[in-house]
Amino acid sequence: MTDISGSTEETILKVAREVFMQHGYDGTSMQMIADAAGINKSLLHYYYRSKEKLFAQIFSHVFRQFVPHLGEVFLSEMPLEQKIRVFTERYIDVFIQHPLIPIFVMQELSKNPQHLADLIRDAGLNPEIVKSRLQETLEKEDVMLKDPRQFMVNLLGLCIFPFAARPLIQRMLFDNDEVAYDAFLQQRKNEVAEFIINAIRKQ
Amino acid sequence: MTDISGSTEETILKVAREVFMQHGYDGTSMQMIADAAGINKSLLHYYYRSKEKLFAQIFSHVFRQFVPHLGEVFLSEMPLEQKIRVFTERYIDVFIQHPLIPIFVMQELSKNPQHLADLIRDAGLNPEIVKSRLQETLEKEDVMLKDPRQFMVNLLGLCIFPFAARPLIQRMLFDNDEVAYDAFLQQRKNEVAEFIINAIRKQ
DNA sequence: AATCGGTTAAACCAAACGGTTAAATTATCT
DNA sequence: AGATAATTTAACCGTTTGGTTTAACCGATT
Repeated sequence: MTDISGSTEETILKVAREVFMQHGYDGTSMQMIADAAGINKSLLHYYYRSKEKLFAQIFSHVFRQFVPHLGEVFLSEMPLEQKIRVFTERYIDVFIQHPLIPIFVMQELSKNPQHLADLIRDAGLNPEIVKSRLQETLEKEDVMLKDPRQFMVNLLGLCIFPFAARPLIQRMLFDNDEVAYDAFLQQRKNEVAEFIINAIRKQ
Repeated sequence: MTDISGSTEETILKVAREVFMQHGYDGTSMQMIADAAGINKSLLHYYYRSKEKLFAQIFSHVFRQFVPHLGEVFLSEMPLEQKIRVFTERYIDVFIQHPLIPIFVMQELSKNPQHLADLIRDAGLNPEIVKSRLQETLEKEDVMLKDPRQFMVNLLGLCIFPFAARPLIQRMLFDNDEVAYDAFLQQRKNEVAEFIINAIRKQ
């Protein structure tokens, strides 16, 4: 038994989440999950009828864990600079606590983008509204970068990439020193915000 | 037969590369590759003794295809601004031509980072030298950003992220319009360079 | 005509896969 | 005590996996 607290049903969900995130859908077998949870394979099907159903539930939950921040921050009434600072701080913190999310989500979405529309809707995010509100802001504050989509991709890329490419970057630039890389990620919460604010400031 | 030009041995390599990149190691079976190449499964083992060996060869080749650019540009004698412009242009072009590389490499490296040191060495890249040379440049040109590692991650993230997260971004910000997203990627070759140059300019 | 490498077909292997079933056991609650 | 739910055990299903083997076939070379 990996976990004694919480019901078995929840334990399965928690353990399956870890296994799926580390090995992906294809790389995970029901037996692996059962072993990791210290239970029998039959019990997995007893609670969640199939591998696909179990995975769908987990993926949807992971998705909801990081998508909504986008709307929350950029629909608020802060000035642009503050939005940038708050967002990078919050977003990078989410990934520091759940470092496997980026690569997991991108990996599975690239193989299986069909249900993406549903996932976004279920996460309670309306990209159109966020986009148009962001565009207003960019025009009102008279910054360098006018295209809200380029802005968004820059912001997300700077936050997410160091987690998705961690093995490569950590080896190439940090001599595989995990502690140093963790510190580097902490630094980035300020670094990214300042970088973006500088980049879009007119002069 | 998918391809009539070139030897069967090369055809296998080419086809296997596509299949592996699209479905990942775990998501690919030898039968899938044989079918895609229009040959018999036995022939795969005739040329490449095992799935692992075939994959290793392909992965190493893909790796060599995008890593060396880093050194080539940043060890050259251009001024920093030009390095940034040349690099973003070249790097984004590589991924426009091979859009599956980023997610494929990050996915497989996250599951299997053991041989990464060998891969980097075989690609003929010495990260230490690149890093120290870049640091000199950043100091000499007196820019805002002094840490070559933050600079590198920013640069790579801005170039690579829109390819790795394409399904998500395309759906969220482009209403799933592929043509529009392709145009967006072309735009980024300039956009990213100007963004970075602005961000590190002192004022 | 004989040889040789490339190629196919088909059968086969042991192992693992997702999934099901039935029965027994244990724990929980009324 | 009896009923109900959770859990285990183990066997089983059909399918697929990576991989091997054997025999035959084909086209070109010698």
